[in-house]
Amino acid sequence: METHPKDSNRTYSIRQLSKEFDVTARALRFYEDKGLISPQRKGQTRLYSPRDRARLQLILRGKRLGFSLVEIHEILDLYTPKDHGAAQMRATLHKYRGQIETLKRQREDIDAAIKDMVEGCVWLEGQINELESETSN
Amino acid sequence: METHPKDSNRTYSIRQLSKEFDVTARALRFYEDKGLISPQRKGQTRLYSPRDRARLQLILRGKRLGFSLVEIHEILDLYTPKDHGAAQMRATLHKYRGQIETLKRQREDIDAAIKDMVEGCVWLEGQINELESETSN
DNA sequence: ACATAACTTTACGTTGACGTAAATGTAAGA
DNA sequence: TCTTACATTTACGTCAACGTAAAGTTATGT
Repeated sequence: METHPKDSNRTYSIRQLSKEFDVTARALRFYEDKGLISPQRKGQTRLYSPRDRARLQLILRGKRLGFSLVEIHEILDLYTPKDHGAAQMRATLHKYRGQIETLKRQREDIDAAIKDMVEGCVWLEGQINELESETSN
Repeated sequence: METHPKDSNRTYSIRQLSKEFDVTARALRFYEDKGLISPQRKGQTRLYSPRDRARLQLILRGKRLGFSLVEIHEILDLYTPKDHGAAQMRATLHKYRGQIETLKRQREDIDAAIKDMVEGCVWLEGQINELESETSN
């Protein structure tokens, strides 16, 4: 067993990743161009590690949440542990907290939107029931 | 009292709205161009009603959640009550439910992101405390 | 050996969401 | 009446996030 099932050393081709997450290879190269991801090279071709794969997941989650690639880049920076002085670490901590606040505000927006939609849904169901009871009279 | 405090007949100028919500007048005209909002006119100039204001709030919430203007347009359609047959109403109901599902998925993303950030935060705080206890030795 | 498939880079094209400049209109105050 | 402030339309500019076409390289099967 050269490469056993759950090997953290396995790699993915650009097509594998693009198919798995339903993004184009062009997009993956674009993200690399923007410094969001940096796969190894075997010659010219890209080899994505499981860590690269995880980063891609974070990128796509950021996109689903409406963040720009620049914002996603900053968020990814928070995931990649730097090892510097206490001052820098405090600054990073500040960014973490800011990000958490941003996300919490976003969740309030979502909860409000869900509430609206559920209410509209209930109202519509009522209307439909009215129509049905009319026809049955 | 011609126009008492909480008059639902009051109007807003384009500047008032743009200042209140911190968007440019250009953006408001653009949204109008895309059919997202349709203020009355007094001659040439736009007069926004409280309902227009509410629509704008919905637009901006949609933007914060990362929806495109086209998507926001569809969402706004759900808010504006149409009065047609049961078949159409069922179709609308279906859209409501789809939108709710979309929003719920988005909330899962947010919750996951918040969890990540909080964990990173806690870890960082630990690191900082370590550094501090070292210097106090 | 040769086609085929999958990879690469380079570079120009496209779409969405506005920004910005130009030319013009209108209402209020000095 | 003249200026100042805010409004309008028209039209071209811009930036992000890729799409797409062209031209070439590498691995793999027959």
